[in-house]
Amino acid sequence: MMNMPRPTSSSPTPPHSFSAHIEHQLDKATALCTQQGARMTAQRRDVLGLILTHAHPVGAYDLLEELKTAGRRPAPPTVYRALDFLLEHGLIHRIERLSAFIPCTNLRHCSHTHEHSEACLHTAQFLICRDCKTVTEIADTTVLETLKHICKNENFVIQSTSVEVEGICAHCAAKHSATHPSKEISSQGA
Amino acid sequence: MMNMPRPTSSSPTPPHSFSAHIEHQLDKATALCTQQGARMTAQRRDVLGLILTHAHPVGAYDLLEELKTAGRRPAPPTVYRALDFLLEHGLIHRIERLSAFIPCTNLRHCSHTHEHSEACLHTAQFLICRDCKTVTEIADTTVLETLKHICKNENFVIQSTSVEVEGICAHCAAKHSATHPSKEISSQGA
DNA sequence: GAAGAAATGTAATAATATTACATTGTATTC
DNA sequence: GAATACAATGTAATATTATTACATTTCTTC
Repeated sequence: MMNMPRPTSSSPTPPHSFSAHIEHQLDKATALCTQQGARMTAQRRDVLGLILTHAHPVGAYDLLEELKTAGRRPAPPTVYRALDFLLEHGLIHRIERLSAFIPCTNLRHCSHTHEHSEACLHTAQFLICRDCKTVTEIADTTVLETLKHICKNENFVIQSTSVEVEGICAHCAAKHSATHPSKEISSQGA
Repeated sequence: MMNMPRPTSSSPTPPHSFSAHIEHQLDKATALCTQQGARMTAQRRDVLGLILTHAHPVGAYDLLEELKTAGRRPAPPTVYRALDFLLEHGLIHRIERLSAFIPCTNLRHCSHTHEHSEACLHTAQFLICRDCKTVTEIADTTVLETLKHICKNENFVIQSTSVEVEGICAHCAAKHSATHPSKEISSQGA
C-alpha cells in the first residue's frame, strides 16, 4: 500500500497537479524556502498552488474543500498550518478585511528571488474592490516609509503592518458609469 | 412602575450608568448623531459606553457578556447592530487584526464636534502592541494622503481604509530592557 | 391614533480559527 | 541501518466571530 511511484519521494499522497505556469511559481517558492532553510512539503505546495490558481482571495475553508477533492479528507488545522507557514515565509498575504489569502505578487512576477521577503514587507498594501472582489497589491514604499518614521518617533518597534484600502476599482467604476450613462452618484446600492 | 426620571424618554430598559467622564463623552457622541440625523438609542449608548470604559480593544462577545449583567439577555445581533451603527457614524473603529473595537480618539478628546467624521477617516491608523495589547490611534494625515494619491493614479475609488501596525510599544520595550539589569522605570499596571 | 419606518428581540446557524493529543515522516547520530 | 529527536501531519472536539431570517416593539409622522 505504501508504493508511491515518486522518484523524488516527498509525498505520502500525490500532490495536486497545476498548470505549467503555476508549477513554475511553485518551484520558485520552493527555492525560496530552501534558501531560508524551510521545507516546502507537498501539503504546503498544494495549498500554495491552489491559492495561485485563484484570481481572488481565497478563504481557508474554500481551500479545505478543494484539498478534499484529491481523495484526502483534511481538517482545518491542516490548512491553517500550511497557511501559517506560507505567511511566515512571505509567500502569501492575509487580507484582514476578508479573512482570506492571496499570493504575494513577488511570487507571481518572480525573477528576483533574493530580496523577496524584504520586498514583501515593503509592499503589503492592498486595494480591495467591493464589486469584483479583486485585490491588487500596491508596489509603493512611501506608505511603509511613513509608518516607519511615525513608529520611530513613538519608539514603537514595528513588526508587521497591514494597509488595506476598500473601494471600487477602475474597471468596475467604468462598468457602472456605462450601465448608468447619465446619472452616476445618485444610486446607493450598498 | 415605568417612572424613569428621564426627560427625553428613550429606553425601555434602564441604560448602564457610567462615570461622569464617560457620560460626558456619550453626550458628545449623542450630539454628533443628532447632527447627522441619526438616533443614539439607549442600546447604542450602552455599547459605546462599555467600549469607552475599556482601556483596550473589546470583542463583540465581551460586550455581549457585559450587557447581560444589566438584567437583559441580548443576543449577538443586538451587539453587532449597535457596533455597525457606531462604526458608520465614526464613533468607533474596528481593529481588523484583533476583531475588536475601540472608541475613536476624537471622541475621547472631543471638543471639535464639527469635522469629526472627516477627521476619523483621516486618522484610522493604529499601532497595536503585542505585549500589552494597547492600541494607539495615530494622528497623521500623510499615510492617507499617500493612499489617496495612489488610488487616484489607479482610478480606484477609495471608500474606507485600515492601516494597522503591529509590534511593541515604547513602554513595553522599555519594560523589557528593564528586565535586564540596568536602569529605567519598571512600574506599570496594565 | 394609525400607517410606515426604524430599531430591537429571538432562535438558529454560518463562517472562521484553535486546542490538544495521537501518529507519521525526516534527518541525524551512532 | 536501528535509535533517536524533532518537524510535520492526522484527527476530534470545540472556541470564537458573525450573519440570516423572521417576529415584535418603538418611534415618527401625519
